[in-house]
Amino acid sequence: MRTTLKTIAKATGFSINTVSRVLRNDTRISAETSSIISRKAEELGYIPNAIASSLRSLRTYTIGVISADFSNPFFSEVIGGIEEKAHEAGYQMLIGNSGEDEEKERHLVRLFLSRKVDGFVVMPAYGKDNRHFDFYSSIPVPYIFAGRYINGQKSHSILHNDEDGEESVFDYLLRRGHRNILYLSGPEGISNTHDRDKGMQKAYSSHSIQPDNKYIFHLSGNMEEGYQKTNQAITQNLEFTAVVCFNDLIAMGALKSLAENNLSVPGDVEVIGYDNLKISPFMEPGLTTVDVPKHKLGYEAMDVLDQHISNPEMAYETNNLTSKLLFRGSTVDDDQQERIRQP
Amino acid sequence: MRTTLKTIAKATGFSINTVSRVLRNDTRISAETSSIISRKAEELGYIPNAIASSLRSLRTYTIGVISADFSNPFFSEVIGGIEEKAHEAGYQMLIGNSGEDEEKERHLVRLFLSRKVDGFVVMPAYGKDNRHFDFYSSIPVPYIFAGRYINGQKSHSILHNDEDGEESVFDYLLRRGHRNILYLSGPEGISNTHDRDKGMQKAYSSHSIQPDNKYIFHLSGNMEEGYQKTNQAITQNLEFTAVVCFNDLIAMGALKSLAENNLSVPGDVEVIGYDNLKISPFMEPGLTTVDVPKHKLGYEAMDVLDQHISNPEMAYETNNLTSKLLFRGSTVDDDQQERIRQP
DNA sequence: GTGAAAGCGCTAACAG
DNA sequence: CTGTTAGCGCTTTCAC
Repeated sequence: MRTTLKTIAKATGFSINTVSRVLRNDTRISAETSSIISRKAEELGYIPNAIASSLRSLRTYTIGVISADFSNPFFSEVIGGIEEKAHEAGYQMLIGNSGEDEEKERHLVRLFLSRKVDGFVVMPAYGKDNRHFDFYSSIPVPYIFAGRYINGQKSHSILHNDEDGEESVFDYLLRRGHRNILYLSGPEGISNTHDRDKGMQKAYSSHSIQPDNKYIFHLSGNMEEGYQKTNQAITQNLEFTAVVCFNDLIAMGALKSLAENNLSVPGDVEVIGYDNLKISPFMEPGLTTVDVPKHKLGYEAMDVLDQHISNPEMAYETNNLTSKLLFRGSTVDDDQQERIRQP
Repeated sequence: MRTTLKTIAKATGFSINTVSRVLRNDTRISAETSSIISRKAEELGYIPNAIASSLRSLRTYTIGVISADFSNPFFSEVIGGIEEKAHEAGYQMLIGNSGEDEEKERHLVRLFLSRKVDGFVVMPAYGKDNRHFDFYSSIPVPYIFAGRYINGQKSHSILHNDEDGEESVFDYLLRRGHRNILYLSGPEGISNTHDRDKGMQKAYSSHSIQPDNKYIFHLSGNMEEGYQKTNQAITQNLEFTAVVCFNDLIAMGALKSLAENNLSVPGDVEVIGYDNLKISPFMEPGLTTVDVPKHKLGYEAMDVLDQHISNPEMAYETNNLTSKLLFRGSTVDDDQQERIRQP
């Protein structure tokens, strides 16, 4: 037989209520009673039933976390940040993977809603079905989007200045005189791609140059694609002197292709990624990239969520973290830039 | 006001019980009743309360997953496999990160137990406090360890033949004539390190050679260490012609160090890792490594757990998946070995 | 300081 | 095929 409050109450002669109070460190309990009950609870190996508690108190101290892609280390680092803050604030995480499928994402939200989570941190899937807005508008608990935004819900997001980040990348290359820049951009229908493409445009504009579409490709974001697209560009004699990648995974694929084609980096081609993953300084050469505060992104998202849970009246407000171009060996030295060599 | 079974019951004139039956697709309900109730539930936007249901049915369809290290892509891939099977079998995942801290791991188990999870999949933290055995022996739900085992609980593990894997690595190198092999092994107190070291010993024995301890180091398993230890070995003029790494992260660090020291791979030094992470084929050169079925490891662990949940009487049995040395550019061609080039 | 009573929303057991 | 009753284990409210 499992020990419950009732068991302890019977064993000590106090009421269930008193036992409950002691175990929740409620006030107005005599020190003696408290110690008797605590001891007995310990002795009987009492494990509180959080399910029963939640049913009554309407608080689960559980949040739903939905990742767009478990296999992407970017999201892993974000989740690490969410986990840290969740742990600090006393929340457990129910986690799901949408696989970049909007419908699956909404399905997971409904499932977690059934489980009465106190709120959500989601890395929303990209797509075009346009139902995210209405859907999220209708859910009865607070929610924060980490690293992306969806139209009409931007105030629910923690972001990292995609536009400025990519602008600084192109600005660097254009100032160095590059004119044929292979741009392996991200998936369409996602805020990051949209904003980074805008940053790219802006950089070209300020140099009074028109970007050439034949150098621009939209990929979904993995290493294989970076490898194949770069191979393809080389095979088709598309001349380029730099490659800008939507993320470091694509860049890793590009680097591989360039090495196999005997193009030296950064001598023949400069390569720049985005995200600054843990592996990026260890690529050969070390990858120049935009450093996105992934862990902090998750941490802040959870922090803000916690505030909204505690105070449901609080207004939502877009949060922008800063990101910054970080130079390593895949680009040529440039003394005008701040240089941070890693490792 | 939130809609509950009661709301629907009142709105349709049926009893709460009947409504409950319809919504659970219970038998013995007339088609007409069923459709009336379903329609009403839909209309009112009914969201079932899984908390209340669990309290009564003693089943949460939630499992606890504990990762030893969120930031390690090995575990991410395992979790991907757990997630896939959990999703298929209708479970949600409560997830936690022990950070390789045994006490934190047990704390998480207790927390999840409070939340009445139906079972656990854990990647146990390593350590020496020897309390894991007693602790796990006492928990009231099924549990499976993925990728590692703890003494006395081996039958609860899904493994991947660490001993054979490492033996094949050393056997390959010894057969090629290497005699000074730098071995960057894993953390002590973890089954994988223990078993792989045993495999190493076995390979040396079968070649009638005594391994030299000055070539053997135990690291905790990240890229920085691989980089530093390799640098250090070079600085200290420790002569070696091959590096064997406990995992691909260490190998990536070693590769970086070798490149910076102008040692060519595989010409001057052959390098072999362990795990076969997604990034490994994209290293420069592509990394020869032992391919561990990470996704399958997670999938199987969840599958077996599900069986134990459904049938608590079922006996536990160690499960061994196969792993296999996979050749890429970081080793010299060897026609006697099966070669699989990636990408 | 402590206890009694009610009920969170649901499912199980039994009736008919 | 449907309804009634009880109760999962806890917290809340009110009483004294």
